[in-house]
Amino acid sequence: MTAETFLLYPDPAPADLVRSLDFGAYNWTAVGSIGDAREAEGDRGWTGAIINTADNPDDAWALCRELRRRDVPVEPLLVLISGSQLDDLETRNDLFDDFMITPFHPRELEARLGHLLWKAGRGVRPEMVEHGSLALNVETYQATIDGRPLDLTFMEYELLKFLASHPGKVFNRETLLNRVWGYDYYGGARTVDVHVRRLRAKLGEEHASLIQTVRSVGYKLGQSRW
Amino acid sequence: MTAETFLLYPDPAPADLVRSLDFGAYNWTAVGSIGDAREAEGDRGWTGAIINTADNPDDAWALCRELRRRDVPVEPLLVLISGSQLDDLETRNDLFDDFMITPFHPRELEARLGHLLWKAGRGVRPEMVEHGSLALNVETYQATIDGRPLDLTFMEYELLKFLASHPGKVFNRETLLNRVWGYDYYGGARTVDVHVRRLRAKLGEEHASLIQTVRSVGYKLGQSRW
DNA sequence: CGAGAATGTGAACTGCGTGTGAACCAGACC
DNA sequence: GGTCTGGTTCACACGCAGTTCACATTCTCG
Repeated sequence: MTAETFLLYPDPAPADLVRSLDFGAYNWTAVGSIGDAREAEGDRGWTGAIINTADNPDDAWALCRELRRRDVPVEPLLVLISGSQLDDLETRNDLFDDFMITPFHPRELEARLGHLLWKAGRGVRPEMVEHGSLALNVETYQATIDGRPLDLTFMEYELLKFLASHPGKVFNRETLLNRVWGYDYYGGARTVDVHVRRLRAKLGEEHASLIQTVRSVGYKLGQSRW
Repeated sequence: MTAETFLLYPDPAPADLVRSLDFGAYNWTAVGSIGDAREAEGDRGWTGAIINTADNPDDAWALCRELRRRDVPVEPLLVLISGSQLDDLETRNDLFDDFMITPFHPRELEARLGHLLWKAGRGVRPEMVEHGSLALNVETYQATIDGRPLDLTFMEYELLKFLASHPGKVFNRETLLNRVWGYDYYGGARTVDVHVRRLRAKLGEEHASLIQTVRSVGYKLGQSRW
C-alpha cells in the first residue's frame, strides 16, 4: 500500500535531484524542517533520506542527527555536499552512510542509491517464509503483504505461517489443530474457521482469497496447480 | 608493529591517487595482478584496497572478487571508476564498499577513506553496542540514551546489551534466561518480566517502547524495518 | 428448486499472559 | 550486627486473544 518513499531536504529539493529521482521512479517527499519531516512521515517510515547540506548546513546536520537518534534509525542516509564543505564530514561520520559531491552526475546518484539499498536489503538476511507478496519474518514475528505490515496475533501468525509453509496443500481442520495448536489440543473445529476469517480480514479484500476454502475438506493457501 | 597498508591496483597506481595517499600519510602497496597481491600481502593482511577499474576492468573486478571471496574479506574496498563505467557497478554491488568517480578531488578521497575506516572501526570493535539513541559501552559498562546516562544494574545491563545486539529479533523467556543469565540458570521466567519492566522504567517514558512485548512469545528490542 | 450440510459472520464469554507493586533473600560494605 | 543494593519470587489486577455459540449465508445434490 504505502510505497517506499525517500525523505528529501530541503524543500523545495534541488531540481537536478528531483529530476534524477523521478527518472529512476523513486518516490520522494521533500521537507523543510525536522517538524515537517515528522508530519510528512505519518506511520509509514522512510525508505531512506537524501539530505542536501548546501543551503543550510546546520539545520541539515541537525536533521541527520534527529533521523539517526531514533529508536529505528533512518537508513540509508545520503548526504549531498559541496566540495568546499568536505571537511564537515570528518566529525560527522556517524550521521550518514554515504555522501555525494554536488553538482553530481545523475548516474552517480543512481549508482549510490542502488548500492545503499542493496546493502540495506542484505544486512543479515533474516529467516523468511514468503509466498507471493506475503512475507513472514520468523525472527521478528512480523508479517507483511505488498509491503504493508500486518498486525497479527500469535495464533493468527502461527496459522498463516503454517499454511504459507505448505502453499497449495489442503489441510483439514483436525490437522491444522494438531500442527498449529499442538497435538495435545482439544477444542472445537470451528476455532479454525474463525481464525481463518480474521486472517482474511487482515489480509484485506484484495488478498482475502489467498486462503482458500476447500469445501468438505479444509483450507489451503494459494492456488494448487492442476 | 606492521603498519596499516592499503592495496592498490594497478601497478603503477594512478599518480593523483598516490599523491593523495602520500599526502594523507597512508601506507600503500601497488600490485599489477592477483598473484602479485598475494605475494605482496605476506601475512600482514590489508587495511583495505583501492582498485582502479579504468585501464583493465575485467582484471580489476576479478581482483575485487578474489579479495572478497576470502574467509576474511578485505575491507574496506574502494573502487575508482570512470563516469562512463558507472553501469558496471549495478551488477557488482557485492564486490565493493564504496566507489569514486575519476578524476576525483583529493579531499573526496580523504573523506571517503575516513568514512570507510570509521565504519570499519565500528564493525571490528564490539566495544560499543548502539541502536538509535541507545549506546552501550561494553568496556566501561556504561549506557546512555539520548546522551543521558542510564544507571543500570549488572543484569539490567546484560539483558539490554543482549537485546540490543540482536535488534528486532524476538526472544522467548527461556532463551533469554539461557543466553543472558547463563545455561545453568534455573529460575522462574517471570524474572525476565521484572527486569524488562525496570529497564523500561529507566529508559524513560519516551523510550520505554524500545523493548517490545510480543505476546505469547517474548521480548524484542526495536522494530525491524522492511 | 428446495433441503440439508458446510461455511461465514457477529458477538459474547473466558482464561491466559503480562504489568505492577511489594515482599523476600542473599551478599557486600561499613 | 545493621544497612544497603540488587536479584528473585509472589500476589493480584487487567486486558486482549482465543474460544465458543447462535444465526446468516452459500453451496451441493437430488
